[in-house]
Amino acid sequence: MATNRTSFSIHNILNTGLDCEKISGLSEECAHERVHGEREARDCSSSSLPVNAGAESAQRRISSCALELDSSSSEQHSCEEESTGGEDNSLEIPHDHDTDQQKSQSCNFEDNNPKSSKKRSRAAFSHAQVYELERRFNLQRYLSGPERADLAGALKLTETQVKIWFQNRRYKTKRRQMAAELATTPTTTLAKRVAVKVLVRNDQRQYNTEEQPSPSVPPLYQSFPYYPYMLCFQPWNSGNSLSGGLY
DNA sequence: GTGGTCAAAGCGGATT
DNA sequence: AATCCGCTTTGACCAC
Repeated sequence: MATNRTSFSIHNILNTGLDCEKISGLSEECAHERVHGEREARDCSSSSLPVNAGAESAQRRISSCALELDSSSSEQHSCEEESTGGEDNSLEIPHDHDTDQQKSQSCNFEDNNPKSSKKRSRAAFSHAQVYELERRFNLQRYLSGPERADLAGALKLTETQVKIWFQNRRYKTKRRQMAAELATTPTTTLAKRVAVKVLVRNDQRQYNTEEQPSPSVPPLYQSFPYYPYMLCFQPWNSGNSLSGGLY
């Protein structure tokens, strides 16, 4: 495992770098997150709405529009497992009274009887948390144990949450890349039609005797440059840092 | 109502 | 045996 750690200050990011556009190197998913943020900002800006009417869902996600530092909606989900403590966290996450409802909402299924009430929580990470996760993901796609612990502590998340997030994120990237490659791949290479000359029809020879029936049947590899199941495989091109595993 | 997205759980395989 | 991973499925949420 890689032990070199990239030093970064979450303060810097959270205070100055919340705008995805200002940071180069972030993936398109960051833009996606930005869309989310814009949408939520839009929802929040339209404060004419009563807090309860429809804004409940917006609150459930992240209610801090002015500064997306409020990760209180997600730190509570650490109730499921070990707490990283995080006394040295540079990320100050105030305990918001709004999240008490979310706490009970997301954690009640595990407190009492995990089997009877099989309700799963749907933790919505704050923009700050997602931003930092995304930023870290762009730096390295795999985290070592200490790195994960550091990041989890800094973001007030559990190590499991960070681990799962990275797993999902890796697979999400892979899916999108495969979809993009599939979209750019000409359909002719996927299912190629080969014009075959009819040699015999109704027991009638369809070619002249001097015209040799072409023995040069296109080889299988030629008509099918790729096995169909090869589409399932990654190209493993090193152009991007996809295969930057730290195994 | 439907489809998409996301976090989390579950499963099997690989590695140590 | 423990841990992590990729991948799939599940459940909650949201937009249309």
